[in-house]
Parts: sequence; C-alpha cells; structure tokens
Amino acid sequence: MNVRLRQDAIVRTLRRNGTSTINRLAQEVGTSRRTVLRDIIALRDQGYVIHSDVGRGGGLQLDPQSMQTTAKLSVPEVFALLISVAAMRAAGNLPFSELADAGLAKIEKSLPADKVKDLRAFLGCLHIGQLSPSQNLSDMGTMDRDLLPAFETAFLDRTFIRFDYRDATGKQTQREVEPQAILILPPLWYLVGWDLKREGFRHFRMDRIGQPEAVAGTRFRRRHVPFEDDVCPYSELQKRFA
Amino acid sequence: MNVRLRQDAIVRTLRRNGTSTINRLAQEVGTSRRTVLRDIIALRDQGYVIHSDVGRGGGLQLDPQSMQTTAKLSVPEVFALLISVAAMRAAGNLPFSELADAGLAKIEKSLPADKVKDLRAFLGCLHIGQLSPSQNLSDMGTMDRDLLPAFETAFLDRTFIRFDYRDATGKQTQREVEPQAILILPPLWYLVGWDLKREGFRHFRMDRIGQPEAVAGTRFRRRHVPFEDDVCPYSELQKRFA
DNA sequence: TGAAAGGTGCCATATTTTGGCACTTTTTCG
DNA sequence: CGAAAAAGTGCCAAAATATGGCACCTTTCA
Repeated sequence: MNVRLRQDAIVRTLRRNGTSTINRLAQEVGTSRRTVLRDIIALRDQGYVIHSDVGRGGGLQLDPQSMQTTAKLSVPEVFALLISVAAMRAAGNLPFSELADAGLAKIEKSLPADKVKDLRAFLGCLHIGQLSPSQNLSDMGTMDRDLLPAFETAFLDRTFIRFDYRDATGKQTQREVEPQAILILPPLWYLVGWDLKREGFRHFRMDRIGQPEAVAGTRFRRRHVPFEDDVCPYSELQKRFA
Repeated sequence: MNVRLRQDAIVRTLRRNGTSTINRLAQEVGTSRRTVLRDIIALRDQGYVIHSDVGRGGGLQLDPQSMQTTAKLSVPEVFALLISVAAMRAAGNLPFSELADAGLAKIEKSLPADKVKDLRAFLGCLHIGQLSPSQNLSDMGTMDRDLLPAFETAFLDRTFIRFDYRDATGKQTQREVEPQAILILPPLWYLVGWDLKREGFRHFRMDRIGQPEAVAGTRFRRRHVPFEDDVCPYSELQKRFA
C-alpha cells in the first residue's frame, strides 16, 4: 500500500476509535508495528498532534483540532479567498478572523514569492466603496459574468485589456487599457485604467463594457500609478475619479 | 534529492524561464532527462497545465494560471475561512466570489465528511446582524480576544462552556452553558445557549462574560434547538431573543 | 514483579525510484 | 529531401528508500 494512503488510514482509524494502541493500528491498517510508529512520527512532523500515554492502559490519541486538509488551490482561487477575507476585515471585526488570517498566511507561504507580491498588489487594486445609508446590502451591485474571464486574466497576468465601450452619449469605441483597479461605488462598478490610445487615466462603467479580451503576451508595470508598492490607494482614485 | 523538492524545482525553473526543453531542465535541476519526463507527467497529474511543443524549436511551457498551492490548513482555519466567505457573500456580490466558493468547495472536499457537516452546522450558528443606517462599518463591534480560545474549542468540539457572568444588575454568577449560536447585533455580541443549571435558553452579552472555559470531554447535540440540520436560524433567534 | 504500553536502533530484505538506452513521432531548418 | 532537435515510451539494471523483524529501553498499572 501507498505510504500516503496508509497514513491517511491511520488518521481515519485514530479519529474513529478516539484512542488506539500501536499494535491495534498495525493490525487494522495491515502493516507492522514498526511502520506504524514511523508513520506516527511522520504524521507528527506533518503537524498532526498525537498524544501518547505510555504504560499499561495507554495508547495514542489524535487531537481533532489538529486535523489538516491539504486542498490544492489554483492561484486565482487563492486570490478570490484573499479578497473575501480582506473584504470581511474591512467590514469590521468578526469572530475567528485571526484564524482566517492565519489560514491565508499559510496559503500565501505556499505560493512562490513573486505571486505573493502580485497578490498584494492586486488586492490593493480592488476598492470597495461603502453603501449609502438608504441602500440595502443587496444593492452592492455586481459584474456581468461574461466579463470575468478577461478581467481575471488581465489583472492576474497584468496584460492590457481590449473592449468595446459605449460612452454616456451612446457612442461606441474600442479601447485598449492597462487595468489599474476595480472600483465599486454601489451599485455601479468601474474599471479604472490607463487608456493607451488616449494616453490618459480613464474610468469605464462595467455595464458599458462589451467583448473584453485580455491581450495575450503584453505586460506592463503599474507605472502610471506612482504609489508605493505599485498599488493605487482608494483615496487617490476617488480624487482622480471626481 | 527528494522527489517533492525536485518537482518544485522544475516548476520554479519553468516559471522563471517561461519555456524550456527537457534536457535543459534536467541539467538545471541536476537529474536525468528520463526523470524530468516522469516528473512532468507527475506534475500534470497534480493539475499543472504544461504545454509541450514537439519538434525542433519546441519545448515545455507552464500555464501560470495552473499554479497550485497545497497549503495545509487546520480545521479551525477552514472554519474561519468559510465564515469569511459566507459573511462576504451575505454582504452582496463581489468580484471573484464564485472562485472563492470554488476554492472553499475544494477545501471542503478534502475534509472528512463528518467535519463538513460540523462546518455547515457551525456556520449556521453564526448570525451577523446588519448595521443600522446611522452606524459605520467599524461599529460592528468585536469580541474580547481573551474569550476566543474557549469559544473556539466549545463551538468546534461542542463542549459545554463555563464562565463568570455579570448580569444587568451587576450580580456575579457562574454559568454552564451549551453554546448554540453567536449573535451579532452591532455593536453588541451575544452568546446564545442552553443554561444547564437554569434549564432554559439564555443569552449572554459577550462583554459581561469572564473567565470562559470549555469543559473538556463533554459533548452534546444541539437538541434544544429543534431546527432542521441542527441549525438555529437567525429569525428564530431574534424571536426568542426579543 | 510482570504485563502492556510507547519508543529507539539496527539490519537484512522488499519495494520504489532513477538513469541509461534504444526507439518512435513530430517539427523545423538548411 | 534529410538531418537535427524536440517530446514521448518501454525496458532493465542499479541505486535509493521503505519495510518488517528483532532486541532492548522506559513508563505505568494491577
């Protein structure tokens, strides 16, 4: 049997039985006492907390709090989780938020360093405005689902984005933009970016954007937003935006 | 060199070089061409998307979007993340929330089935009230950090919780409670639970609770809250609470 | 005191991983 | 076209690693 499977089986057995001896585990899992002992050491190295009582009547006991999950997440999923937690933290203190941070910190640590930097920069690009008193929480507004793939690619890979835009007068133009931030002023959502053709900072209402397409291969620094850490703060956006 | 480390090195090299041939990878990582090929297969099995161009001038290319992280999270951390995302979803549509859900679904899938049920039940026990129009988001209130450990244990393990309580008249009593829910009516936080001594459903203001302690070894079903899925809905809590 | 429990060190054996080789297919370049 | 360079496959012996057995230690409890 596979090492991994066997160790999983040991964890399951410990969970089920509550407490168990090495000999019993060896029998149930179908391996030798010596191997179970080695597996226990390996599991402890992996972070499982396994108490052991020496002596007659003793045994092993798995601390249920130490159960671990090793879900594999793609980078976009990690981004999404980070945004959730950041948004929640912005909304105020909730219980367990420190734990959530700890979890995210672990996830971050497992990402390559450059991705972490991207992550933080991206997070700084998402600006969520507060709802006005008369608005309900469901008035937060949303983003057309069809726009998402292109936007995700553009933001995560820092590519230009090309789209059709219908301005306030109804005139159709095609734009090519370095996306700098997503600005949510409920219920309206905006893309804030540097318009390559017009050589200027522009904002675009999401609901007027059509056929967005990330321009593959292009990459840019956020050089038009000369803020520290490559991130454009909300206050400055509002200023430019006004 | 360790298999895992070598495969990580291959991923790093692919990321750094953008595109690379097997021979070059083998040289850089310090192993044989054959082994690199086997590792590429393993990495693909693990979910990495590695494009390959056959023929002169070809090579391997790692799809950066397919990068995965395999952070190990403890159960409490997963709980915390879930709460964050659930709270965010309650607040309205945010970008990438589907991705966050997908990420959490993956995490959930990697947990043992009974833990998932606990998770959902627990999530149903957290009731976050909406802020009134005149309140700022920072008025959400919070929970004394010292209370957290005992509460986490109690909720996650479903143990009783014992604490000193100072009621509205200032009288000190010691309580023993089966914790049923955390109710947040900004800026006040409440513990809602079944008081064992008084044999009744009671609510306790968090800021009047002192010296909480999870009573190890005890376990109870949420039998006093006869709602489906062992979960006490917000509306019902408000009713009982009023 | 003896039995039952966890834990360690050692070593021969079993299993898995690795590297080398010969080979195939595909593509590009001269 | 033909040679070169690339991915990919199958096979096998050698190297590395994991396993199981054994002897032995300490602790605990009846």
